[in-house]
Amino acid sequence: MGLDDRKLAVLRAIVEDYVATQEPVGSKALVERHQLGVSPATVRNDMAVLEEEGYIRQPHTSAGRVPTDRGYRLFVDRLSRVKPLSPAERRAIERFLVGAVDLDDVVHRTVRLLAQLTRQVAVVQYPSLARSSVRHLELVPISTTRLMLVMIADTGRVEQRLVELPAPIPADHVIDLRRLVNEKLVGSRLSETPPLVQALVDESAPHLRGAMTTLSTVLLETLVERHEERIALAGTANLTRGGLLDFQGSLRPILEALEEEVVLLKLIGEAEPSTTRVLIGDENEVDNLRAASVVSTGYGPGATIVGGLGVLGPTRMDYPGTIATVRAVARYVGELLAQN
Amino acid sequence: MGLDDRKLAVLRAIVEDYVATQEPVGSKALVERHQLGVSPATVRNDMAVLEEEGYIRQPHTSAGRVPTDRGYRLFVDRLSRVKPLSPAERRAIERFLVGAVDLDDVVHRTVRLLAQLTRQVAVVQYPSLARSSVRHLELVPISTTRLMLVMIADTGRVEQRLVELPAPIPADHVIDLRRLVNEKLVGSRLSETPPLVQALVDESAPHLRGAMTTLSTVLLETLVERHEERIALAGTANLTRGGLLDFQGSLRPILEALEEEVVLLKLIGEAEPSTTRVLIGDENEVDNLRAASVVSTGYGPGATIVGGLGVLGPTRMDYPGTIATVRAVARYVGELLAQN
DNA sequence: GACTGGCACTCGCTACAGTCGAGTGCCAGT
DNA sequence: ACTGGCACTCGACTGTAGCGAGTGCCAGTC
Repeated sequence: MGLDDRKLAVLRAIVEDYVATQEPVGSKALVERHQLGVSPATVRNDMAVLEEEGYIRQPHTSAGRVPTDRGYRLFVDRLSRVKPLSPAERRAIERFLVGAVDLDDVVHRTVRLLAQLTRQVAVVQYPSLARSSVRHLELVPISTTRLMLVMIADTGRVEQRLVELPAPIPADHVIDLRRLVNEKLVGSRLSETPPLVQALVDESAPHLRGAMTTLSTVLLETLVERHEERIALAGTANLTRGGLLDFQGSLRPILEALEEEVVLLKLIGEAEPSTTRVLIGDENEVDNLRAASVVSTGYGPGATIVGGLGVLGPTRMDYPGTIATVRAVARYVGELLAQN
Repeated sequence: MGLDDRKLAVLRAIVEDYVATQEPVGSKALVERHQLGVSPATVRNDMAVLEEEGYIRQPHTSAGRVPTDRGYRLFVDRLSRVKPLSPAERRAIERFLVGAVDLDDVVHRTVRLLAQLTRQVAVVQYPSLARSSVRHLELVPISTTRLMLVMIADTGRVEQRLVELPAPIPADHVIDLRRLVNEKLVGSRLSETPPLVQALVDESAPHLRGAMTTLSTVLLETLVERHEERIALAGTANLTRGGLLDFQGSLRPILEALEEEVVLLKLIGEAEPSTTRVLIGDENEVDNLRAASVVSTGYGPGATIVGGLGVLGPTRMDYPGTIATVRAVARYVGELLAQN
């Protein structure tokens, strides 16, 4: 049960070497590359204990040891410090993100940057509508029975949706509608809109009642229920690094999982303030991702969180480096959003 | 040089069998499964000719034959009829696309549908801005020095962009601006806007001149120069079907190519009216895709083309089926767009 | 002249045996 | 508590052999 300091050092060494070389590491190689101050035989005894406790395992007899998910967990929790970023990385981040012109642009650049720096699959959630508030609503007449509803959120997100009216509507009524919805909804958080929208319908003048009813339906559908979350993905080619050793030979399940927005949201969308979450292999609830690890965190202007971002890679990943990069990128993006 | 009918029949049989089994096909198996009316020895002679002409090849001595890119080309051009869709497929298409509520929604559903039906990687280009015209421009004040420019195109696309003004601007000036740009630009094709935008600047009243100048820059940048094209992708997991035999063992180059929007646009963006384009292996200009084939076509309401869509898969693909599906989906999407 | 049956040949695939060596577990000794 | 030594395991690699699918070629037939 009790793991003394040296056993922990051995575990750390195993993790570091395995991550670096991708090959099972043996006792002899270990004492050669790390200053453990003991002989291979001693290390072997320690390894036997570590294996018994489930932190490492042998792929087969007469091979070296490989960390288990549990071993990585211990490593991440107690044996590693977050690596400071190299100046080159800092510069890369800044260079990459200045000049972004658009929310789309920011998200796009961010996800590419993350993929490039970590050399893994990067995922960035657009600022969540649930955490945004309404800045402006615009109604653009397309025909007499059709309006385009455009919502601009304070996070920069813009959503649009076609509204099919039950009856033709004159231009000045559209203006009335626009004024009403803006008066009532601007400034409110989207998660709180449903009662406000209901009130709008109830209070609206008879000549607007019909249009307002359909409008409200669309509003609720688009902004609250529907695919309110958007996600950007990049770096899937990085899955093929490390040959076919990672992911036990098949990318299939991983690629499948990455196509499901719901899954991605689960991975990075449940960010808590200023925490970096690390999910290692089995800890992952999605079966298809049992062979992968996810490092994710929240981002947003200032201290508030408006969305999540992170990377996905093999359990055999450089956790300290990845965690540092993910955090740094999230911080920069937050600053960028704060400026707008 | 001259390939008589039987030799062509042999080639067709080889392609069909190889596509179905994924294994090099030999002379004996061939006569067993197809009614060629001749003996294996004769077929062998034919195969020797076909090989000499470069239509098939042997992976190694004492293996069966496999079609070359040139062989597939001949097959597609002269030896195959487009398969009619099964009723089930027809129904799937209809079921999948009704209920789409939004351009985003349409594109999203389409790309998934294509991926599912063809079991390959699907690519759908959003209606090209270059082929759209302006339906409405909206200017929403964000602060005194910031406007959100929202452009709605007749194809349903909505683009937005932040405009950073050189000096604070009063609310009624924004209204003037909005009126001016709409008067001038609504109805014009985006590819023709640059001179119109320039005229706007030249003709604008002095008090609007400054704002109009920056606005025009942004307009041109966003709508004409910048990433005006958008693309949706789905079904990357399908690349892993057929083990690692397709794509000569490495998905890497394919996945890399799929991350480049420019590449994807080249693949499906150069659609010509009512043509289905088939690019087989080597014919592809993108080096990374030399082991893949692309089937693409244009789509749009009525006879006009507003964008492209298609699929990418191994050269060893079911061309007749894929071509049929791609065409059918494009036609349905066109009808859907025509309704809006 | 076109097709066919027969035959020798090629060569990848699989199975099997043997060797090597990395790495281990255990134990007696300090 | 640590160490050196030793026997043991087992995967990786090598070489050999047999099998069989598939071919190319040739002589023979219609």
